[in-house]
Amino acid sequence: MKQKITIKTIAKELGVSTSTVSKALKDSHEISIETKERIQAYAKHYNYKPNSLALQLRNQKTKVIGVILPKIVHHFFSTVIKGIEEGASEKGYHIMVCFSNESYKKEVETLKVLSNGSVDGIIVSVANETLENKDFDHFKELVSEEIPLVLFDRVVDEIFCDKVVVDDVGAGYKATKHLLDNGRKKIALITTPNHVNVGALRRQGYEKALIEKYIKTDKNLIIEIDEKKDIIAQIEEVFKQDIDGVFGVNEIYAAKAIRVAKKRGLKVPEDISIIGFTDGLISRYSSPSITTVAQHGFTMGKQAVELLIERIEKESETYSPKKIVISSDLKLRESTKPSS
Amino acid sequence: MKQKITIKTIAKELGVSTSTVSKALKDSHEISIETKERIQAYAKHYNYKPNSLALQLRNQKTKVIGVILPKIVHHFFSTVIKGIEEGASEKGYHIMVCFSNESYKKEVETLKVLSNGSVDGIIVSVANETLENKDFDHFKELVSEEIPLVLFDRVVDEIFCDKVVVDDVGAGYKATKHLLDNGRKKIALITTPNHVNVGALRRQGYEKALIEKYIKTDKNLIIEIDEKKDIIAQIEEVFKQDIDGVFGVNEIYAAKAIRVAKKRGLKVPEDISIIGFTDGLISRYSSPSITTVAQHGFTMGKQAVELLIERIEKESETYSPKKIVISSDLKLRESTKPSS
DNA sequence: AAATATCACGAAACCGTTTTCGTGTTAACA
DNA sequence: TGTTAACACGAAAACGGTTTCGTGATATTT
Repeated sequence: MKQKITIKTIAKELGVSTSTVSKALKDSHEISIETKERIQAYAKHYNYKPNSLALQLRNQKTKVIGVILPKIVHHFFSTVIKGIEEGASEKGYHIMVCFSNESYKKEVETLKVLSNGSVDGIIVSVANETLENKDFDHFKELVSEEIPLVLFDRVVDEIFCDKVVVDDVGAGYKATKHLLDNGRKKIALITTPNHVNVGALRRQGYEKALIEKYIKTDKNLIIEIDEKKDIIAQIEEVFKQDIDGVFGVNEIYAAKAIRVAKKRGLKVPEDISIIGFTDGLISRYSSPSITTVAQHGFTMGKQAVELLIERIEKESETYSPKKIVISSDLKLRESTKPSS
Repeated sequence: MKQKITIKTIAKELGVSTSTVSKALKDSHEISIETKERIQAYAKHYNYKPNSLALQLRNQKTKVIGVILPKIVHHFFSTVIKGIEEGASEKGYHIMVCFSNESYKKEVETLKVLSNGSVDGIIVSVANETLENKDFDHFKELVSEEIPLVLFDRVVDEIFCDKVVVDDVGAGYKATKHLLDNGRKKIALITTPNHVNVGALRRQGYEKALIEKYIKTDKNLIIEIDEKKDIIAQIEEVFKQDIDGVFGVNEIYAAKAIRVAKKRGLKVPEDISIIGFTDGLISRYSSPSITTVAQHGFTMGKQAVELLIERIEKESETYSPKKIVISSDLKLRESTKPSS
């Protein structure tokens, strides 16, 4: 790379000191107008840009926010990123995006790298593997170093930091209640293994809605998908029973359920109502389009980053972590309707 | 933030100089074993991490790559990011992701910020507005500063830098030819306005395939979607003609075309074959699933970052830019089949 | 004429690290 | 005993800025 023009270069060329140059570029009153003009003209002509590393080092802040996501090729997370970026951008921050790929090890490493001074704060959605392990020491260390941290979506209660979550119980409840209100009785739940928090919470909502209607939850109607095996095959299993409603805890499960239903000659939504989670493109473009619980990823991202920046910039007196709960809405589409 | 432990702190506490600490932590032979052990133990105990800003300033390199994308909530671009991140990660780099939101102004600003020393190189996919304006001075300035730059997907020939592109003409050709091979005769093209490079190129491929079969291109079969208006309505227009094939230059257009076809009582793929572009989730999960041209975003991202890092690390002798063309494949699904 | 204020600028410290080049001490050698 | 080598460490410069605190030269006030 061509060597950059620095304040030193300018000082030398113009026969003044670096302090003078620095002040002149900031239009300080300490410097005479003529000198300022000379220096500013020179700087402009050679397209001088202050080296941001030097500034960051001196100011002890980088105006960069680290973000660690479990994955990126995913509608919800990319929406969150957009929210984070927009919120950051508005406050003059930039974001450094990293991925854990759902791996505990990579999460630990990335956290270590980001906590060495290159960012002012960190936003994380915890990797599945970490949630399984229940090993959160890397986060606790971060907290003890007092590096501002915000967890979102996949959060861990025992970590002392700000959090942004969706009301997963409420959302699961809403989804299930919608099916019940449709007059559906035998509602299957296609969910994740229980260690995935959000899956467990949505399931609670499902059960809550059923209990309200005095329906006993039937274990045979609940399947925990093992993503390592064939998903369709697992879904087919539950369809062997005489179900009239399906609640999939993400849009992929819902979309696959529609496939299975069709294959078995069931009409969606006439014979069976199917509802998903995560209002992404799949839900919008599959046919029938899928009624879902919209997760408001954008809002979550934005809230998370605002929380973080507040924490970064408020030379905090005593600080007590906040938890923001984003409520989710039902997005009605074609895959659900009252049973006839 | 709690103030961090630095080499200075250690030096003071242990009554040695900073140079000694630095060397001890690097296990230098210049330092006696006892001293090294004392220092290392202390550092470990207090969880010392070298400040990366200081390192970056000293080494004049950041090991960070800037990435500017037009948008993120988009399967193709998120796939590219994944490729970039993976490639970067393998070589010990991190990525700083920014978005232009298709805006010329934001692209210029972001480029300025990234070129102030905070990244070692930059990867960009040019914003649509910039392509319309045809104003590329900001890139040229970057090139003249000799900051390593790689353009991908939406590239501009006149900028002297490495590039990674898909073979859009070839891809358009393949898609159209597939429809022709299906026995389709009246093939509509749903595309973008011509200033969007990729749209124009795919259209060339479309025309090329037709010409080969001695079919005259019919302007009435080609619609340039104005995204500001109702897309469905525009697509319906072309369906008023008696078409039996549709080539949509992205998966959304293809998915919407399927909707329109169904609404008009056409069966897909029996009555009409529909093919899309960008092999995303929509194509996979819509029903019928959509035959598409797979764009290999992951590969593009990875190639782009590898090119960039090569350029960054090779203290370049004379450098001549490379252009990598990624060929795309057809992904056959349900939305196309030979006409009966 | 002496005291003081203003102006315009420079020296030096600082942010956290690395690295070159001493330098004082001890041990080995002639 | 004097010379040299090895050892263990420190001083200082460098990366590129900002900022505090002088300071010498005028200009103004008493």
